[in-house]
Parts: sequence; C-alpha cells; structure tokens
Amino acid sequence: MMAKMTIKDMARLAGVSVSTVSLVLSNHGYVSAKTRRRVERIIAKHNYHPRQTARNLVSGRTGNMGFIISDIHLSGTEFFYSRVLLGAELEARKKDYYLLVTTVGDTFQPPRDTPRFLKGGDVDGVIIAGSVPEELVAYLHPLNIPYVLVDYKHPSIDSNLVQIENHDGACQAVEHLLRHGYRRIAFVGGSCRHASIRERFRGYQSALHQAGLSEVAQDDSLHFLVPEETTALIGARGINTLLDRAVQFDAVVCANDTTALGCLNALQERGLNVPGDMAVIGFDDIRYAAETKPALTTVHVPKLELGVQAVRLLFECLENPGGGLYHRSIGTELMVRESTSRVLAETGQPYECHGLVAD
Amino acid sequence: MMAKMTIKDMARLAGVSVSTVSLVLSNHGYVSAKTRRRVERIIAKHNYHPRQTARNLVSGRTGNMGFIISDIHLSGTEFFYSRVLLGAELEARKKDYYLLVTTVGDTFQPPRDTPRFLKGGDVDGVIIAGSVPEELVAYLHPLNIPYVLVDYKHPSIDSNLVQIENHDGACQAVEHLLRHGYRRIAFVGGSCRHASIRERFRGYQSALHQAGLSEVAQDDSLHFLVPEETTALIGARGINTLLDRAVQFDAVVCANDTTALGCLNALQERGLNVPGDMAVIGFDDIRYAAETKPALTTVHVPKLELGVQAVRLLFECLENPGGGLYHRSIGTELMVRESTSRVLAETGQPYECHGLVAD
DNA sequence: CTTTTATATCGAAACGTTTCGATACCCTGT
DNA sequence: ACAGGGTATCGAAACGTTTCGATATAAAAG
Repeated sequence: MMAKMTIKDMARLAGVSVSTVSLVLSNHGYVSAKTRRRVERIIAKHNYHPRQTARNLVSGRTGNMGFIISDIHLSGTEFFYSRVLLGAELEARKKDYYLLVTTVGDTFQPPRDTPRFLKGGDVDGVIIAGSVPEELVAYLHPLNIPYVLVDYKHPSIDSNLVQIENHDGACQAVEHLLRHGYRRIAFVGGSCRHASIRERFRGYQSALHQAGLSEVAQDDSLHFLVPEETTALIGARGINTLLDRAVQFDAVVCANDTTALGCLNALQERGLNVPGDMAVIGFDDIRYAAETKPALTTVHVPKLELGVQAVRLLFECLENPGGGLYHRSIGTELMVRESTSRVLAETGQPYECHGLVAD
Repeated sequence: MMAKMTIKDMARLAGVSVSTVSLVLSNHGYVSAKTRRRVERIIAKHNYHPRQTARNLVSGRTGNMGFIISDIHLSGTEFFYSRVLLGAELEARKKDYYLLVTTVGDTFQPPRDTPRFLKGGDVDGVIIAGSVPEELVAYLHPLNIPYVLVDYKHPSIDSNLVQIENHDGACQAVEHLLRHGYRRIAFVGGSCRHASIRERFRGYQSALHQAGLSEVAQDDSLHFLVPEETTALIGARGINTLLDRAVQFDAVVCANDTTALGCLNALQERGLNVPGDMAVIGFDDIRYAAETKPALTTVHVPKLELGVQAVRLLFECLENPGGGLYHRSIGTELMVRESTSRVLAETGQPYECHGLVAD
C-alpha cells in the first residue's frame, strides 16, 4: 500500500493550496465549480480521507462518546444492553461519532476505576447504560461533561435521562391479565433496588388498585422481591416460595423476562400447566422470550430505540451547552404470546400471537 | 470548571520548558530527580492529563483498535460475543487502547458498508469477532492494516486467527456420553456453513470413529444440520425431525447451547425425560445453561479469554510489523451438569455437578 | 588541565488539519 | 474611471503534543 496521503498531497496534485482543499471538504467558503470538481476528482482517485486526529486537534472536539455499562449488564443474562449499545452505535455513526465502550464493576473508586476517556478528555460526552455505582454518577456530574443516563437514575442527582415507561408497561401487563379473567395476580422480581424494577412493581400495584383489587395489590404474600440481581434462579425461587406459602394465585407478573423464564421452568417442574393453571407475563421482550414453550407474553421494550434516543439527547446537550436537563420517556408495547392465553389452554390454539419484533 | 490545562501551562507553572515536562511524562530521557518531583507535583495538583489527540497526531498511532462484529451476533440469542468484547476491552485497557466498536450486516458492499474507522485510518488494527461476510475480510486483507479473526476463518484468505478448539471440545462431549453408556448419539445444529459448527460436527464424528462406532458417525438419519442461524427453534425442529424419523437414539450433541435449549424444550413437550430418556449436551456454556431444568451439560468456551488473546495477538502484530501470521487456539472444558447424568435419572441426585464459572 | 562522557534542560520543528485575514480578480452601478 | 461588493484563492498561524538536535554543566578519564 502507498504511504498515507495528506491534504498537502491533494493540494499539490490538484494544483491548489491546502486551504482550498480544506474548503472543498468542508463546504464552508467559496470554491469555484471547476476547482471543486478537480479537487474532488483527485480526492476520489487517491481515496483520501482526512485524519480525524488532526481535525480533532484543531476543532477541540474529539468526535467520541463514552459508553459506560456495568460489566454485569454487558454479559450477564441480559442481551438487553447489548442492543442498547447497538442502537447507540447506529445513531452515533450517522454523525460520524465513535463510541468508546468501557465497563465498570459494582464498586467505583476514583481514580482507580475512573474510565480513562474521562481522565484524558477523550470524549465529548458520556452515555451510561443501566445501573452503575452511584459514586460514578456523583463523580461524573461535577465534571461539566454532558452525560445521559439510560434506564437508571441516581437517587439524588438530577441528570439527563432516557427512561422506559416501566409504570405504564406494568399496567398494560396487569390490565391484559384482568381482561382475560385473571384476578389473583402475583409479582416476582429481583433487583428491587433498581428503580426500574420498583417502578414496574408500582405499576402493577396501581393497575390493580384501579381495578378495585387493592387487596391483591396490598397482599405481600403475593409478592416476592429480593435485592439480588435478577436471574432465572430468582424467578424459580420466587414461584416456589409463593406456591409453598399456599396462597391462591392464577397469574404472575415478573420483573423481567429472565425471571419469567425461571418461573416457567419451576412451574413446569411442579407439574403446573402454563397458561392452563397459571399465566406468566414478563418484561423486556428479550429474544429468547419468543422461543420458550409456551412462548412468553411480555412487555416489549424497544432497546435499540433507547440507544438511539440516548445519543440524540447527548447531541442536543453538545449543541446546546448550558441548556437545562432533558428527560425522554420510551413507551412499551404488550406482546401477547402463549403464556397468558386461556384460549390456548382450552383449545390448544393460540387465539392471537405476537412473534419476534425487530427492536 | 477551569479551562483545559495544557502541557504549556504545566511547564510555565513548574518553571521548566515544555520538553522537560514531556520528558517527565514519557520517561524517555534525562530529568533530575528534583525537577521531576516538582513537575509531577504540579501535574498532580492541576490534574493534568495529556491530550490523546495531540499525542496521536505526532506519533502516527491512533491508540484505537477497531472491533467488528456482525449485528446478529451482538444482539442475537448469543451472549457469546458480548463477553468476547468485554475480554478485549479489559485487555486493551491495560495498554491504554480504546476499542472502536461497529457492526456489519450480513452483506458487505464497500464503500457503503466500510466501517468508517477504516476509511479514516482511525485505528491501528482490527479485531473481527464471529462470522462476518467474506467480502469484509477480502476488503480488509490487502489494506495492510493488521487484523485478527476470532472464531471465524475466511475460506481462502489466511489471517491472524484466534480459534476455539471446537474439534477437541466436541470429542470431549462425545467421550463423556460414551463413558456414561450412551451409544446412539445424534447431532443437531444450525449454521452448518460456519466453520466452527462444522468442526464441532467433525469432532463428534471422529470421537465416534475412535470408539468404533463409525456406523453412528456415518448415519445421516441421526444428523440434523441446516444452514440457518442457530436458534432455539432450530434445536426444537431438529429434535422433532429426528424423533419423527423414528430412529433410535439416546443422546444428542448440539452445535451450541441455544440449540440445546430448544432441544430441552421440545423433549419436555413430547413428554420425554432428560436425562432419563435422553441425554442432551450443548456447546459454549452460555450463562443460561446453568439455569435450565435440568441444568445443561456443555462444553465451556472461555469467552473473555478469546477477547484477551485477540487483543494480545493484535499487539504482537503491531509491535512486529511484517512478521508472519499468528494462530492461537483456545481450549475448552467439559462442564458436567444434569442433562447427561444417568445417575440423576435413577436416584434424583446428580453425582457431580459444575456450576457457573467466571469466564 | 584538557578532552570525553554522562546528565540535564531547552528551543524549534513536525504531525495534518482548520480558520482567519490578506490579496486579487471580476462585475455592477455611478 | 472608480468605488464597492461578491467571488475565489492562498499563506500563515494555531491546536497540544513528541522528538531531535543544540547547549550547558558536571563528573570522569587521559
């Protein structure tokens, strides 16, 4: 391969000055049509691309965004944040931004754990996806570098936020169950310290209240909430705990799909039929949800969209420095599949069924 | 926040020249202990960090690595490559490199789909994780930019490779089954166009040959292989197809865990007990494998390690340009859980059981 | 005591861009 | 014929580093 071409080479080859080439590239000043054509031909012919590093140096911008994610989330049971990342990358790409990805553990102690793009000033802004140590947000906040939180919220610091409509989603789930005649509806979930999960639980409760079933909403023997991270095991433990309590219930709303999968397994193991004996409904709509037997009814969260909106919001902050804080709420959609369909239980045929959706 | 500090500010404040500060930073030349101390104190006091962009400009290096992954892999059913990414990031971090992550679709048509870090020369090297369009490798190869393929191989182009010992892993799986008395062992898998899957199949066959069971290895009515991407649905379809053929078999080796999960579901649905009536064994050891009922016996692939080795290998290429091609093989380990344990079927107790492992 | 050699510091050039002001040209209107 | 303004092009400075001599001092060797 030939050595790297620079803007000087282009200028020389086109017989113009360096600044003229720059003008052609940037569309910022006057260039005659003829010159522009000539320069553009030379550029195309030699496949020249300006070096970002050099551009960045003079512009003061870096062209990078930091993307921080807890390592548990990136590679735990959840595909969730991988898709958020994907959406963010797609959107950032449109504006020629790169995503600098890094992970944090469950503790954060500066400067040891400080993402190095923050130290070096290598990013123009930061996106944080999912729950991270509070200290990280506390550290980031006074740094005067724009940042956006996705599906997470610091208990006391007000930030730019992209959130899921957890409350509304859980309401949809409960209302669906009520419409289909389920009345004694339980709730199973881990990570009750995560705000999203708590909101889901509150949505569940308020939908029940709304329907005049306050005694169900209030009956803690129908609720299984533990502080551990959500896993399938937690779901199984939850269902087993509830069943062992010998309380009556005919449906269970889960904090997320992973938990729901555990429920499904545990119910099967105890010889209970879903949805015949018990309806199960999840939250998130991870890909595997459409492939279980029975396929899981769940509240779909548009994960790519979360990433896209986070990037857009961050761009707004960049273009509008000193502007206030922005909040964005992303709606959910109920995906009705087999695990809540009484008709399926009676006739063997699902009366309606949602497949996989793109996002 | 105060304005950005530069090396000039440090020099001024410490009463030395810019070059001296640089020397302190880089440890490259002579600096007196006294001066060094003074400069370091100033640097620490003002929390100064040199700007990467400026460094990169003069050094010619970018300090970035491209990480390319097929969008199917990043967010499909597999957590697999998320963990490879995590491992790569951890290792890159050690040398102060950033990972520029991007995805490619299932077609690649330059320049439309060319990752922009390749156009702009914004990376020093590239890691490709998982299978990508052949055209991408064909495009990348003549670019004279070092690259490493992880768990993938171009059919005709020789590249730097980090591979899984698929053949050996599959042998381990089969040998385990044989040791436990299973004889009629089937194979179910999608993505038979992916080299890794083919190797797993060949490993399965050669272990059977080795054991004198060539008629099983050769019996195509015991093999389900389709070109589609592996999903749980493929696994279910595979098992059902084999069962409908009315051939005898008492165990099934799956191309990966996702497929195996589908098998588990389908078997349960048809009223067959695992491992009583049928053993099931997976490959990859995705996290969910330890949480199924019964827990899935599978061939563990150290995913973080794949990422780590890819980065290390790429660094070797960078430090040793013009050096030949490197190949690295990463071993696997059999994780014995419940889905292959006859003892479990007889006594209800697993006789040995592997839990979750860190990588 | 002079020449080397090792140590310490500095000034200036270079990296590849963008951008600002300067210059020069050609119109148009008076 | 000339002022004024739009158009086109260019040279040079600036961005924040590293690095390559150059210079200066001190210690070691002859």
